[in-house]
Amino acid sequence: MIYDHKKIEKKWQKKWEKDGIYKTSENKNKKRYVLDMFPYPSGASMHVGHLEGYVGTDILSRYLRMKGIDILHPMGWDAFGLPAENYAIKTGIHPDKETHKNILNFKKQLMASGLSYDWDKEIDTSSPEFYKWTQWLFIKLFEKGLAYKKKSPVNWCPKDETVLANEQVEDGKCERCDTPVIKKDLDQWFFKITDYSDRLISGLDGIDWLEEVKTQQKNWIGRKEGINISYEIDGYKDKVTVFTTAPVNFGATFIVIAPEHELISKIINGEIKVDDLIKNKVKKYYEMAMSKSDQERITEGKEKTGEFTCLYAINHLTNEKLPIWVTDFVLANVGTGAVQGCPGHDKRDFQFAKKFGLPIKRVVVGADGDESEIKLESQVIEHGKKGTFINSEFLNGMDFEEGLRKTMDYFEEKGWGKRVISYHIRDWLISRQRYWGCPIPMIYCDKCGWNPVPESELPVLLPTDVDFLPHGESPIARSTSFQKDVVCPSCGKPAKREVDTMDTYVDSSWYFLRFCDPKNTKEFASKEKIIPVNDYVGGGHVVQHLLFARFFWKVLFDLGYIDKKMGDEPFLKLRAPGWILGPDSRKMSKRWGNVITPDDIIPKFGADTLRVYEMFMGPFDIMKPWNITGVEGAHRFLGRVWRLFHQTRNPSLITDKPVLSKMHQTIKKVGEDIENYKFNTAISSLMELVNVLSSCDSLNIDSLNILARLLAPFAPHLAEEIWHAILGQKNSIHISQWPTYDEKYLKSDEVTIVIQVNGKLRGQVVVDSVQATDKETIIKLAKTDEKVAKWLKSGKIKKEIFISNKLVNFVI
RNA sequence: GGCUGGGUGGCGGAAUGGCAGACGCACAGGUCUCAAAAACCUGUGAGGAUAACACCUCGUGAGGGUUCGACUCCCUCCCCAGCCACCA
Repeated sequence: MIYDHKKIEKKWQKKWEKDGIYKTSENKNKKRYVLDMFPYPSGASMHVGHLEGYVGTDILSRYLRMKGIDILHPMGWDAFGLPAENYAIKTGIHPDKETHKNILNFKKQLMASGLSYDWDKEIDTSSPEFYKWTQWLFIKLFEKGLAYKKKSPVNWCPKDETVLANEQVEDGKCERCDTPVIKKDLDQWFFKITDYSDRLISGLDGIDWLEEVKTQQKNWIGRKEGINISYEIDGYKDKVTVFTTAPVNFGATFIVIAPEHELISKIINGEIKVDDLIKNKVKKYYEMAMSKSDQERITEGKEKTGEFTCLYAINHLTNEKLPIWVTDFVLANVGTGAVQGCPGHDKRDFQFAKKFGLPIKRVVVGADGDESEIKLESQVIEHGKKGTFINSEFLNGMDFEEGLRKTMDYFEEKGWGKRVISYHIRDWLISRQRYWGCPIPMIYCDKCGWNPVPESELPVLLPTDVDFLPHGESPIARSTSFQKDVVCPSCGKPAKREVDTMDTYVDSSWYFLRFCDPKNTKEFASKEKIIPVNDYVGGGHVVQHLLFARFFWKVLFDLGYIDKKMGDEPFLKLRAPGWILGPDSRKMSKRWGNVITPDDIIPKFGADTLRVYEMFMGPFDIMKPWNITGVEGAHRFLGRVWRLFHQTRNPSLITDKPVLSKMHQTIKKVGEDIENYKFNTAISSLMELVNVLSSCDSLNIDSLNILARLLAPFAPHLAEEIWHAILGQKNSIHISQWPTYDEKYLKSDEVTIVIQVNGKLRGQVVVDSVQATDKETIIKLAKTDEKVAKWLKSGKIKKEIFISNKLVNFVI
């Protein structure tokens, strides 16, 4: 009989769907939540790389299901987003129509791959049933004071008159028309994620994520302990406060402030009176800096620029005057937007001092002992390096780190400074001046200000009477139906709706909660049904998504919408599948013409082959190049399995002892490997087992029964077919019991003991498993081994090492 | 520049202190065939040795260390990948 994957796979996919064998049971005691990061249904077809993670979680889910554990394993669509809107601008096709066409296509591909999702739980973030609750969530945050509106600069394309997302800015230019992007101040909604900074760091300790991803989260939050130091400005009432983690104050010779700093606006608007010539120069510098994009500020940034403000601060320790300069290498949103320049001990400060002829003082000697004047950048000893203070009065002779601590103590004592913690993370800007997103459920009234739409009126539906062309504001602003009869929820007078939509990250950062209870019309999800995700699989590099999702969980947890027993973190384990590269070892891309899709593989080889190959390629989480001969190898393996089951041979009642032990070892290994995401070695051990069974003259039916079930998570269609056609079973193999192993069969009767002389392999003895643990017998045997004896002749044995069941090592 | 991974045959990889190269790919030889494909069998780290075996030496990026024993642990260095980056 020929292995006709086409017929088999179609047949079983239909049957599984009809019988609903992957439905989640509502037994909440044993539930385990296995989740893929849900996809954006783009117009481009899915490629084999997307499937890597989905197949991994599918194998895990099928395995757990067979172990009798109730699994929640759903799939849905991150359906709002820019590509569909841009497509609509180009073609006039409504994003809703295009998106749903893509969803159907994606779903078809997932089903053709034999993935065992519970499609009853399918969600779509662009459906009103879903985004009603996105709006509800917004209102909860608003009520808690965690959502607020503030003026903030956005990327702005002057030609297209539109706001651009960061991803739409390439090299400081608009991706559509190549016009340089500028910053524009707009009133925008923010979520106060910064309130949760410390908990977002500490929560990482208790969860099973890759170290790399945890570090990325920590870096993004960027917690730093330092000190804010305030300086009087000579001759003026104003003060300037700098933030530093390394107060090398005996070496401070100037202060630099960001162009956006309030001192600069005060100079420009005349609040701080300075010489007109200086004022004009500062103004010119400010305008120049503002006209540059972030991109330009960074790329040009190696060359320091700046302008002297003519103001001076007074160094508390030395009473020397510190000139205050404006420069764009100081970033307004880091620390206080002002930095003290210590050119001897910071490379950027050194470059700045060198360029503008400011004094450079050495106050620390590094490991090289060089005490000379600092003239070269290479002599700069930065914070973090080993060093000892000099030229610093009470700090002299002190270790670098300790001296900094002492300085902070001293400054706090004197009231000149205060220790602070600075974070890199900013509040989350969620306003988008775009159409294809979730409307922000807020109403503005001239008298009452911003008020949320009453819960009973949710959802605020996306209007359909809009064109999609960008005009410098949300396309929704031009809808007439959207603002019709809107009244202030507080005073009842005519009012206006917010026309911006939410960042699609908002949808995709709470969707996993909705999967717990997707059909609930009364709540976003019932408290009884919400559980954290046990296994979350997808790109680990999605730093923001993970932070936002953790933030939402913590907020809802604090508000009492999540059972305290469920804990403070939403994703208990996170694994990231590695990229699958094209056959040319480059990232799969239309540009290189190296994209492989499931449709290229499934018709010819079948979904089972595709699944087995993808999992066998290498470790789950690393980058792997596609190799078509490898696919053929996987197909050959399944063909061998097929023939093994179809071969006629003498059925035996008892299985050989060595075969039996291989069998039980494999049951153990495959199970453990699946739980540890080591699918590649699980498959290789299955291959070994198949090789062993293929060479047996007679096979007992139990062995075949076990083998079929071990294969089921990897090659679900083939296993199902064999289960019914050969093994005569009635119910699906995927709801059968996972085989158990027996400890007593794990060890084979015969054990090979390795014999080493001076750590080198010189022979081996085969003994039974009882003898293998007996030191004296083994050593006696080892010495009589002809080859070993030869090596032992040349000297006296100094030491005999015996490792039970494994080896003997003679040291001579 | 910072952080985090990683470096093992012709290739993907296995082994986390105990026989390095499991499993697969590729390649070579063979069986079947008029022939080919498919399938099956055998071999396959490098070098030496042999009529053939036996056998020996070297070998996990480089160098050093710990250990009876190191791909695995420690130190120094080199290289590659990913993420972040004028973050004070």
